[in-house]
Amino acid sequence: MNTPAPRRERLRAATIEEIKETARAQLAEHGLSSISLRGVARAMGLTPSALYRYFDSHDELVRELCADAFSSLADELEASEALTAHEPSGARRWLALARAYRHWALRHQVEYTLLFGPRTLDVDVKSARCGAEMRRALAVLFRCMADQVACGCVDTSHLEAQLQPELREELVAWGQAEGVPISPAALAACLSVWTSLHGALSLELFGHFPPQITDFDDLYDMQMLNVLVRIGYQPSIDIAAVMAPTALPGTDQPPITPEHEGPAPAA
Amino acid sequence: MNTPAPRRERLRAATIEEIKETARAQLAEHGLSSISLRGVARAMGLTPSALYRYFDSHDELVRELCADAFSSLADELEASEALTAHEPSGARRWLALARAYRHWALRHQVEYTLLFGPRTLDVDVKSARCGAEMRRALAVLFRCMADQVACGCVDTSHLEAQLQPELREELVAWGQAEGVPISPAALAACLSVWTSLHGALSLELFGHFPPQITDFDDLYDMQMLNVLVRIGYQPSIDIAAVMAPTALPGTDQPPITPEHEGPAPAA
DNA sequence: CTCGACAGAGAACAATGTTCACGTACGAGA
DNA sequence: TCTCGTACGTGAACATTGTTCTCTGTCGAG
Repeated sequence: MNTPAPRRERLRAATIEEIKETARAQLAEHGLSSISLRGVARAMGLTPSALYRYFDSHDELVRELCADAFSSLADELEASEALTAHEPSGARRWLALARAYRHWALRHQVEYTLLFGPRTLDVDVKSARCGAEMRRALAVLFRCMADQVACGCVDTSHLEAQLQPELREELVAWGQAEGVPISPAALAACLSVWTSLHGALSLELFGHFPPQITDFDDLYDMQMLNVLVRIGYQPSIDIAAVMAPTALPGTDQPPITPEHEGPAPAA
Repeated sequence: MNTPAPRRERLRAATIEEIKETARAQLAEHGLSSISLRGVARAMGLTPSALYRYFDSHDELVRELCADAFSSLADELEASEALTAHEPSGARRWLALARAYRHWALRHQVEYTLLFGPRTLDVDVKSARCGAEMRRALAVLFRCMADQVACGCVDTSHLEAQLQPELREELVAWGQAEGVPISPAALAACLSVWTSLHGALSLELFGHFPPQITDFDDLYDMQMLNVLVRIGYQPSIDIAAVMAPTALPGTDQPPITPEHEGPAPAA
């Protein structure tokens, strides 16, 4: 009796989920640009037109996948945040977070290009939900930085001095819009960090690094720790000790193979 | 008589150029993913099949465009290098180069996503020429860094200390393959710098920055100077003075509008 | 002047997203 | 229990894409 109307709606939700699941499989197999509606329909034993009962268009399906992917990334980051909440070393907390980010990206390569590749469709909007989930993911990164600043680990005074007035104002506006109690300099630091992180991942995932370089793990760790120092991390970092995997829960998983099953972007 | 056979070949070359030109126009107008062979043929008053006399496939046309774009980028960077050869301040030389990079990217947004977006086709190979032109572009960046190290402006000793042995070896191998007389630590510095540069541009161009931020010029300059410091730039940098546009030839052009004509990737 | 290579036309095939008109089965209200 | 509307799904169709044939001119070299 608790499902008076829902009965039908449940089936509908299940179908929607199956469609997205199938689309994700297609995506993982034939790479981006092969999320063909007809392909999905074929794999599900449906007629192409049937899918239009659930998604207004091909683009909307992609948007939905995008939002799911962002949500999954945010979950992963929040999980890492929770796992390392008691870790005293700020550098370690940050490294764990950065690793979690990369870990997700490696397990969801195609989704990553979907999220951070060129904005092919609808440019900015992308179904409010998409933006919301993205901000949720970024918020974890911001909290991490804000904590470091708050506890005195990171000194952003030199960044503060460098800020041009206009940019400073925009950062303030952004902070207010986001509702984060964080100084503009700290926000600039966040952007720097995010920029490096995204640059490293995007070069690695899109295959732009020279073929001789294969030890991306160390390169990534090194860059992520260096950027932390760059934004004003004060304690000296014993690279080897911090990079040692033992004390970083959630990041010493088995070697990452770009298999593409698993729980996937579960809500 | 200097054109015994060439007569025909000249026409052929002209046609090829016209095809690429038309494709570039399509690209600039309807964004990526709309380099349709049929569209190009239509715009040229040709039959689709006629294009196959000049390009084996749609992908090959795109590859050719890619190589041209890389070549154009490399030209721009080399031009900046030449223009600032006599500039004494290393920071200024670097900033000019970074600005030239961004300047090109802003004027060739779609090409940029073609170059640095997800490797959609043929993954790595992409017609030797493509890789060669890319390395030519990167080489300018390397020379800039190598110069700074050579003249003692940049001290990479702390990077050297951080290098894990495996990574160090790979960097050495890469340097040898590239034929650049540059230490592994300096190469790591190059990678860091390139990572930040690419991260910043890719976030900006693909529209991932929050809408409140619009002053990308200052943000970019700031990040590019900071990353220089991070890799070990020793002289103190007077941000305001270095960022002043007057002394940076080739970068104080009129405001950049993403118009998309101009000489384009002339060979 | 003749022949061959090349440029281009035009039809055709497979595959895509999308729409429309048509059935059909399920669940809610009588 | 019966009926009816709504949502689901089919099948055919259209426009578009890349790609491959076969055929026909036309230009240049011998």
